[in-house]
Amino acid sequence: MDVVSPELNSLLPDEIMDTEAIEDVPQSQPESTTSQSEPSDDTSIPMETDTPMASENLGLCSDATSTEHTRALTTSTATDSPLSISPGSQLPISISSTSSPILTLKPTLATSTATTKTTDSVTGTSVTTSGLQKLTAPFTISAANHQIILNKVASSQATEAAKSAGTPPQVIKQEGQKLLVTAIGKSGQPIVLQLPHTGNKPGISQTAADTKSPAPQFKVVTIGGRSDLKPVVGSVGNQVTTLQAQQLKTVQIAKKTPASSAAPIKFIITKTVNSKTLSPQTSVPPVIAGRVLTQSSPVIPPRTINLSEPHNTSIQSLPGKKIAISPLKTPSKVTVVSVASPTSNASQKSVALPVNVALGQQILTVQQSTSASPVKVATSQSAAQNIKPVQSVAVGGVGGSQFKTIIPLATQPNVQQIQVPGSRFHYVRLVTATTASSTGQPSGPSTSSIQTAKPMVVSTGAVRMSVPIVPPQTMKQVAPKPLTSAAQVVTTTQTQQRLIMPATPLPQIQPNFTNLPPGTVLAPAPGGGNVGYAVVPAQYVTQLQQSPFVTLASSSSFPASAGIQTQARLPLNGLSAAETTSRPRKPCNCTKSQCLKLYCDCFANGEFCNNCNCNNCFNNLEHETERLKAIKTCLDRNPEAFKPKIGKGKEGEADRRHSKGCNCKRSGCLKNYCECYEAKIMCSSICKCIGCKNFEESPERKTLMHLADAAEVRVQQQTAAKTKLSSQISDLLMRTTPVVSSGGGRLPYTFVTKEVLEATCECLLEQAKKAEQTHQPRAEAERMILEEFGHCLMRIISSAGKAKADCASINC
DNA sequence: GAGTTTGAAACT
DNA sequence: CAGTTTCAAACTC
Repeated sequence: MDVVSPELNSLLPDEIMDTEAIEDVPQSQPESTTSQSEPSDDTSIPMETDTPMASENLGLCSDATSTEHTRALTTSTATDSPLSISPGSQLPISISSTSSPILTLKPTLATSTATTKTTDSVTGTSVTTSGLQKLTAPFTISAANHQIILNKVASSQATEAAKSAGTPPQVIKQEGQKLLVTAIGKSGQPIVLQLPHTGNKPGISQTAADTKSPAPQFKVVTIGGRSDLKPVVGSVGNQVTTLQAQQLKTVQIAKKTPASSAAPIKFIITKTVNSKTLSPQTSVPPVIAGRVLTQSSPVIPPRTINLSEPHNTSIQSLPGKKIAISPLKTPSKVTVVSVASPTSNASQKSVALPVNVALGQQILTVQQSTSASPVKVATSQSAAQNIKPVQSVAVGGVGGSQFKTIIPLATQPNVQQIQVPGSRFHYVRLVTATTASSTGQPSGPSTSSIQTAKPMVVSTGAVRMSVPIVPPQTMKQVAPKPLTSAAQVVTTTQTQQRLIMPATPLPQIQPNFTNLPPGTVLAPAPGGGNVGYAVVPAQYVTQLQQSPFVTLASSSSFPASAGIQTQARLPLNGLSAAETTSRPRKPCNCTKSQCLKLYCDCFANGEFCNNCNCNNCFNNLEHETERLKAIKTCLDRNPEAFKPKIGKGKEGEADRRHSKGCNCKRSGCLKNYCECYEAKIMCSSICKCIGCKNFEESPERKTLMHLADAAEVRVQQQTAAKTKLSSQISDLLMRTTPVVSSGGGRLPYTFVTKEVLEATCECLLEQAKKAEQTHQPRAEAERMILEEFGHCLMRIISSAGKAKADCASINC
């Protein structure tokens, strides 16, 4: 079964946690394409943002008073009811906390016949649709005309803005769009609500994308607390949510709440927008990006909130899944790779696949829960259509469980990179497995795809980041390394699928997401043994992305592959990727640090040791636990330990400078001991060096530069000379290569024997003597010699040709 | 290649 | 935060 459709995954990174988009989206035109700012430098990215809980456009209304207002909204029929959530499976929405926000969803569709039942409950609002899920969160969802009104009662922990003034209830109009609402609350149970695409309605402006493609648009709203964020598991019937790949605009409204405290509420609203436009991004400090990967067929009756299941998709295996989330040392690429979870009878079971991105916890989580009980889910027709050729990645699981990740081979790969500016980490989004995926065959024609990278905003608890998604074309292949360490296999016996980021707090890496060290295996979320996180070096990811078909691991363990640890070519010390790519990193020689301290360049650069000369190296996947610990230690000591020391200049390399400055005392900053000099930058005011000569006007520096340039020129010349000589030799060998063939072939060089050469030289000398005796001028003498040389050559050639002819005749 | 120098990282 | 130690790379011979 498909846990997540490729399209959905592709969309996942987009605009996650875009809270600003909420405000920017006009109510009249919710699907209006608000251009999202391109990923910018880390400097430009607000590191921390307190997002108001409620935005006007979203109609999120946070009430300052933390009254627990509980309302249960129940939709009776799965088919016709606007809310098609089947009651059979009830998912408590964790939104309900001490401060329980009220979320009101009002589908305003006039044609909706479904009965919406709202009940006040002390415990919290529960929304039951189609018998699938029960939303226990204190919010009300009323569907009318595709409008969802989220009324949230501001929790005590709501953002300051929310606290300061209760925001009026905000209405989200999902005209002609599908609305996905995911609530993740204290209980860690996300709620996914999908409003089926109702088709064009009068008065509803359709986006260009809508007109072009029937693909429904979605808005995904995720509500949940970061700390308590947990995958929806469950008891609830399997719900496969596939996200319409085309256009998502994700708006996240999150509250930054203490992990320990209850009632963390975050809203992530993903809104479909024009596929090629980027929506403005707003990030809320606690970054929890939840996405419901839900795709519903256009056929589905309007006003229905569906937990859709992609048909034809079955997860074949993979109870446990290990996901390698690999950090990239380059400026922050994060790719979330979702691993499909195995489900039996996937086709008949609904799978709830909440996708959670908890940046605050530095984890992206894609979860899929499956239940034995078949759940009837509105199957999105488009989902099946969107199924594309996939790549399968098998990730080793514990207990013999196997994970397989299907990565679409199509232009819209399920593996995407997320770049976090200023961060070296690289995350991979794993693709969920589909039935066809196991075979690598697309179950159906793919109708929609996002082929172009889209910037993504990832906001962590303290950081908001624009995360550009690397276009599929740039994806590289990952050579999987054997995952033998327990840390890597975050095992789980269950069939859940979770990838991206852990919803639960990860103590291992508390520093903000951007500081996440390269290469880290994230431990499974507490309580949930099914989830595994692994942060691996960026090169893994890049390689993986290039790989058409990658098997990360099989049932028990990854096959040991020698080339797994290929070092990433990442920007180092401010150098561009191209620069670093051109020159391979030097192998380290660590002996005592186990390559788990910043002494080790590999470790410091977020790379696994590969082809190094180190002893007792722990900087590899086999020692991921230790490595993770070391990373944490380093980050505790210096949260920016893994950030590039050389910051980007504003206008080119001239402005590059060392982040901390050097402390040289004896080298004059003119040797590679000096980090500034090594990075080919001049010392700055922040340097504390003594006797610095590494400044612009320094004569010593200029001299060194000239010498260095001269040396470089010499090296280049030598290289060129060698190349030329080599080619000449090669050419000569080619010409003299004996060729015995009938007609037209080269003459055998064997005719140029020593005797022939001696004879030729004698002839030439004789000619020279003759010229000397006759007192010929020098020019004439040279001419005579050359002429004689020509005669000699002619005779040699003649003899060789004659011999060749004889040979050929004999052979015949 | 061995030994020395150097400065960042780690430690106290 | 400052001083000291540790460490591995850079450098010298």
